[in-house]
Amino acid sequence: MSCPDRSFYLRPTEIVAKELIGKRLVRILEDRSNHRLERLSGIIVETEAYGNADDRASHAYRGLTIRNSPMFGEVGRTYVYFIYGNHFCLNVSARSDQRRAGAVLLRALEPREGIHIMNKLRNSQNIHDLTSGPGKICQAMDISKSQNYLDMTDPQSELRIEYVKEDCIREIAVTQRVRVRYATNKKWRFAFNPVPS
DNA sequence: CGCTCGATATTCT
DNA sequence: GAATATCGAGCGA
Repeated sequence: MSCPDRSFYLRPTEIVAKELIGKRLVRILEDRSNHRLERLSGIIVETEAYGNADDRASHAYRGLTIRNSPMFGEVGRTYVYFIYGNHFCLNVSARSDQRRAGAVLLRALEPREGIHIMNKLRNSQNIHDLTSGPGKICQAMDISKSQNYLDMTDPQSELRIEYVKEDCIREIAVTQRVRVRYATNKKWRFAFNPVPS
């Protein structure tokens, strides 16, 4: 399956955040015990956009540092950061060429492939708890700083985003960002409404 | 269910 | 030293 290309990510960050809803995040892992590649995946169901100097909630607000440098680099690449002493979070860099920095935080997935492997990595049985948060995604897919600045547009990449065949028929909710205390006027969180049960 | 706490990277004060 | 784009365990109502 093909991946959104560089131009997909070279647009305003909040547009990219909204359009990533319904796409598929794919992680390829090497299983050393049987020398096979394991494919893990999930449908992206929740994202948040983070801007640059005009967005007080963004890591890029105060300018370029070593940590946030992927937000200023080539679009379509991962930005992985460590937070609260315990957790990694996965972003994709995205911005129009009018802006200096920007990234989309991937907050939640609906697990699709390799669920038993993700269960093992998270030490969890509950599928509803498997990838329902930014830290959980990274734990379930074995993502850490070694996956920083990878090319998400490369169909061979160990970490990439793919188009999905089936149409998105679910409505996308637009709200304030979670746990953001500044810049609360920006409605830059996008999510599928919970599946009707 | 809701609250608090511990894990301790990274940046800013 | 304090704040932060988090999570899960432990506790009490």
